Amino acid sequence: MKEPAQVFTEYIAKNGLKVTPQRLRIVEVFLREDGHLTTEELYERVKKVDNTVGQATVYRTMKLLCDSGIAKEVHFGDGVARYEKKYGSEHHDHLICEACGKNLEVIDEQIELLQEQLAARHGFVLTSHRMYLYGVCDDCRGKK
Amino acid sequence: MKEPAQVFTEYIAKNGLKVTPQRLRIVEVFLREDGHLTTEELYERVKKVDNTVGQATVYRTMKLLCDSGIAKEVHFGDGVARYEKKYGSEHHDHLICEACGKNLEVIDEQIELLQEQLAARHGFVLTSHRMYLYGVCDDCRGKK
DNA sequence: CTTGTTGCAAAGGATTTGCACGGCT
DNA sequence: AGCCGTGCAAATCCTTTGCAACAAG
Repeated sequence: MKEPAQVFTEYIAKNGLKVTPQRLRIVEVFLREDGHLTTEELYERVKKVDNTVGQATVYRTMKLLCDSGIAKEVHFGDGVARYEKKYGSEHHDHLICEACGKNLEVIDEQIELLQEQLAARHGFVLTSHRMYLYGVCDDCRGKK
Repeated sequence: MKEPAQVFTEYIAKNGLKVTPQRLRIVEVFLREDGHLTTEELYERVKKVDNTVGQATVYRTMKLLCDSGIAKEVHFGDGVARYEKKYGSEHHDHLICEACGKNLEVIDEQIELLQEQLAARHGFVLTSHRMYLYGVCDDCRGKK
């Protein structure tokens, strides 16, 4: 499988765009960090490497990353966009603790299958989906 | 089953708040309209009945409607909040056509059950969830 | 009088955009 | 020269909030 960074580079080339130092730094930070970072968080981390990079460039680059298929924008309910890795990691859904904010990536093949079937019953061919499960985790329920 | 409007009124009373003409108009418009209206759209419709109502009041009232349990905020991906009726209509998920924007409310009990089980496997007790299925509908695929 | 409500305008927060400059071809 | 990319600041969009006036108990 191709490296995500390479996928990005090829996407850039194919569209007559340019691989710039800023873009490389942002991609690098994005790929290195775990979890679901906001643009703000990515911006902070990139600045540690190069504090001349502007926030607008982070916004613009994250859009490119999404277009190229290595990133995916997710929304957890606060008004902020977050990004997670898409290329090279399987699809997953989100299980979020409403008490502590903990966020698990989960997957259930049976649900995936039923989603396809449900869509088909309505005449749809699915291209993607997003599922967010909200609840309270063990720790927050005070379970020993 | 109680009328949604009554549920709202009782919620208002229980919390030491007041039933005002503005709130009544907004609830009325919200309950009358179908679909998933944005605050802006609700505001426009309310203004036709009473053009003195302010947009801030619509925002504030929609929050009350959510708290009282008769409305639910949903996000389809553009940056705008939409509201749908919650009380008196069962829970459902969304099946959205990416080509024409058509939006179906769907439900699959088996998926609902599996979601509970999936959460339980991770030590969570679910309080709610949101599932958005994106695809292309029959019409848009050019099927006869 | 006290408490909650309202419209307005100002403020906020996140994201986008206009622009002049800079680098590469 | 011709493009694309960049940082900055200004602009936008959606939503919230401060405030003075108001209404009801």
